[in-house]
Amino acid sequence: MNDTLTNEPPGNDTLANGTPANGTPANNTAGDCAPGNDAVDQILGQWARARPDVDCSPMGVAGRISRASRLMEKGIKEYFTGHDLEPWEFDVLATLFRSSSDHRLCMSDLATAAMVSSAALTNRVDRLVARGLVHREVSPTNRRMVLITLTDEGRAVVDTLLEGHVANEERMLSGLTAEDRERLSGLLCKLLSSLGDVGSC
Amino acid sequence: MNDTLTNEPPGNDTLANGTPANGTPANNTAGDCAPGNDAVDQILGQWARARPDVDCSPMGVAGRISRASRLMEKGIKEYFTGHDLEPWEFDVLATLFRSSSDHRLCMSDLATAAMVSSAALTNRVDRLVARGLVHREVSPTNRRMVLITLTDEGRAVVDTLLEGHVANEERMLSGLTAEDRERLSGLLCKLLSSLGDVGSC
DNA sequence: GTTGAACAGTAAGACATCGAAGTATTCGAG
DNA sequence: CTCGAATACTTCGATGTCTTACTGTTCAAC
Repeated sequence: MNDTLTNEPPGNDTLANGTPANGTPANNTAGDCAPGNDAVDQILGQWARARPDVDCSPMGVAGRISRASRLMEKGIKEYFTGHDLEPWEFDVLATLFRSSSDHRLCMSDLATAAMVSSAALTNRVDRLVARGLVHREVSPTNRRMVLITLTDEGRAVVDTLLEGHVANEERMLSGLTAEDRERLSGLLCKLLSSLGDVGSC
Repeated sequence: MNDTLTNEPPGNDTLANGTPANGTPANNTAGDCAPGNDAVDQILGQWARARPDVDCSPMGVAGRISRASRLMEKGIKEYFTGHDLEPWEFDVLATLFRSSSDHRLCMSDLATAAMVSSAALTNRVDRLVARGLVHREVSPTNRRMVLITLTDEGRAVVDTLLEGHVANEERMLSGLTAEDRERLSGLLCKLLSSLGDVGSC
């Protein structure tokens, strides 16, 4: 897992990083974060001492992305848990909410959106149906397909929690200025594109 | 989990995001990624249509961080799996390698570094011992403590795979210029600091 | 009709984690 | 010297999730 650069939440393991001094990974475009200020720099420092011959700077970037992701997810989880909802529940509900005007999608599309297997999605939908948040029905036009629809209650949950969720993310990002966020999004978009995530770019 | 903005690897769930047009989240400091080029922008677009009254721009940042993290982890996992090693194995081995000159740490410190419970670490060390990569021994000075040491083979594994691992990360980051990486690291460092990850800053 | 692909659900299995309880050891107070 | 608290690790039991493989339907093409 995280080669000590990253958090290690349940499930996956991780990134191994560490990076020597060159590359000045901690340089801050925004301005107020000098090298040596976060856990990643400590790890990079250890690598620099243990293997001065290897430039581990890529570990700095990878490690910070991983750590930031885990911390954000932790905060997001806390918000939803505080409202009796699991992150994955909101995820499915929100996907239905925004995907189409009638808040309806078939199992396949939902599985793709959530990036899980159909078996895993069946399990999730089972639980959402049990909670009365979504409705499951066979498609009238193609009986092989099952359409999942947001119930009034499910729609209400999204309506109720959406703003709070966004506000929570906003709070977690409050350490960055609006300009910082744009730059960060832009850089990540560039990285995602080069990694083959979706579109052209 | 990932409110469709994120990947969803085993284990955790996720981030719910989506964001309207304002905030121009896709603006790219680096320059060549316009809005609408990645999966996140698609989701933000859906939110903008479904709930034009809510500024979901924070979802853009959170979603990209999450997605980038998962894609990087996927690539890292592939590298290690290709060398008959699980990411968590390299993580523990590398932690021992760089943490001290004698490549030795106690269970508690290892658990802290890996960010898992002591029970989980016991399980991991058991398997590493079985593979002959680490050695477990009771501390001569405090018999309550168990010291984990890298065996010659374990040290060789780190030595052998470190450069390839860094090169693999380097490859995944190749879409970013050196300057982009520094900016990205700086911004993430600033974010991590504001989220309370470790140090002052 | 027959055949093969598509779709969803079920079953079985593999994992990883966590928390609580248990064991051993050490340290300090009286 | 003894007893109790604290520390360190391991074991155990409960969860929770995911994946793959298989099954049964349904549909579409020939």
